[in-house]
Amino acid sequence: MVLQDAAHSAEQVSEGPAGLAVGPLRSFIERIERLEEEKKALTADIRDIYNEAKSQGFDSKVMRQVVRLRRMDRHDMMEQETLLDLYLSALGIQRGL
Amino acid sequence: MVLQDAAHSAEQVSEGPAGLAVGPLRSFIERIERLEEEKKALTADIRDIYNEAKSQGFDSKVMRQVVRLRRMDRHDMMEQETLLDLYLSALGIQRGL
Amino acid sequence: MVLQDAAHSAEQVSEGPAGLAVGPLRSFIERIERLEEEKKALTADIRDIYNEAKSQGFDSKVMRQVVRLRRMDRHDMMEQETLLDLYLSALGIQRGL
Amino acid sequence: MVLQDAAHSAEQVSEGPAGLAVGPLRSFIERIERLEEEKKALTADIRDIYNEAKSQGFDSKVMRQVVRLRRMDRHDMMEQETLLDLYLSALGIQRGL
DNA sequence: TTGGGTTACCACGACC
DNA sequence: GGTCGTGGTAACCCAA
Repeated sequence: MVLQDAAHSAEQVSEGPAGLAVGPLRSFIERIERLEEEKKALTADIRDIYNEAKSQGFDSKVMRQVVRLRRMDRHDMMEQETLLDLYLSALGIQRGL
Repeated sequence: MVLQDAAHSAEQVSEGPAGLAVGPLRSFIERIERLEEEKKALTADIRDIYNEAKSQGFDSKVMRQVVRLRRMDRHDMMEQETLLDLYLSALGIQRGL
Repeated sequence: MVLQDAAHSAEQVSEGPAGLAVGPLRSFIERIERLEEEKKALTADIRDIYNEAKSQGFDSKVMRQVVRLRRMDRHDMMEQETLLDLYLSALGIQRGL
Repeated sequence: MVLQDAAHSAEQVSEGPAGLAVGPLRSFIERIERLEEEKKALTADIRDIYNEAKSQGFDSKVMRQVVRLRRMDRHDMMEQETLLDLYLSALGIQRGL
C-alpha cells in the first residue's frame, strides 16, 4: 500500500510539517470528495436514463446528439448567432434542412 | 435562434412523424437535461471550494493532485510509481528533491 | 534541478537498472517528443491563421464555431442523420433557420 | 446531410450576403482544416509509436508519464512535488515506494 | 458482456 | 479580458 492515512479520526495536531494548517486542508479535501461523489452519482443516473430509453427502443446515441445540439444552441443563441449564420451562408453552407 | 421548440406545453400529439413515441422521448430528454443541470451546479460548488481554499493560501493545483491520488487505487499507484522510477532512471533521469 | 540527464550522448550501457532495454526506450521517447514538437508547430500555424484572418476583419471566434460545426456535421453525416432529424422533429424542434 | 456546401468549386460570387469577402474566408477555413488534419495524423503517428513500444514490452502509460515529466519545467516540477508531499503528509498520508 | 484503450469534451490555469 | 495549452473525465469501440 502506498497511501496510508496515519491520522484517522483523532486530529490532535493543528499544524503539519511546515506550519501547514491541517484542519482546513482536510476539510476542503473532504468537502470536494463528497461533491465529486454526488457528481458521479448523477452521471450514473443519466446513464441509467439512456439505458432505460434504449430498452424502450430509442437510440441513445442519437439522443445524446439531441441533448448536445440543444445545449450548443443555447450557447449559440447567447452569442453571435447572426454572425455565424452570415459566415456559413457566405461559405455557401446551408445550416439545417 | 436556430432551434425552436414548436410544441411548448401542450402535448396534443402522441406520435411523431414516423410513429415515434413523442411523450417518452421528451420525458427522457428533459430528465437528462435536468440532471445535467445538477451536475453543472456541483461542478460550480467544487470550483468554489477550490477558490475558497486558494484564498486561504492553499495551492489548488496541488490539492487537485491530492484528490486524484486519494482516488487512485493504492496498489495501482505503487506499481505505477515503481515503474515510472525505473523508466526514469533507465533514461538517466533523476527524479526527486 | 529535479530531472537530470546523466547519460547525455554516450550510450555505453545497453541495459538499465532492472534489465530494461535503455536504447529502445530512449529512441521511442525521442521519436514521440519529436512528433509532439511538430504538433505544437501546427497549433501555432493554426493560431497564426486565425490572427491573420482577424487582422482582415474576420471574427476568429465565429470562425472557430464554423470549423467546429463543419467537423461535427461530418461526423453526423456518417451516422444516423435521418434518425436525428426524426427525433428533433418529434420533439417539435426545428433545426436550421 | 445537414450542412451542405452550395458553392462547390465554382466561385462566381466575390461577396456574400452582407458584403462579406467570401474568398478569403473560405481560404482561411480550408487552410485551418488542412492543418488540423495534419495534427490528427501526427496524433495517430504518436499512438503508433506507443503501440510499437508496448509490443516490445514497455508500459505505454508510464511512458506517457515520462514524456510529461520531461516536458515539465524542472523547477516547477520540484516545487509541485515538494508541495504535494507536504500536503499529503499534512493529511497523514504517506506516499512512497 | 465486460474491460481496456482511444477519443472528444470540458473546465481550469497561465499567459499575453 | 480573452485566448491558448493542459489535465481530467466520461463515452465509445474493440477484443477477449
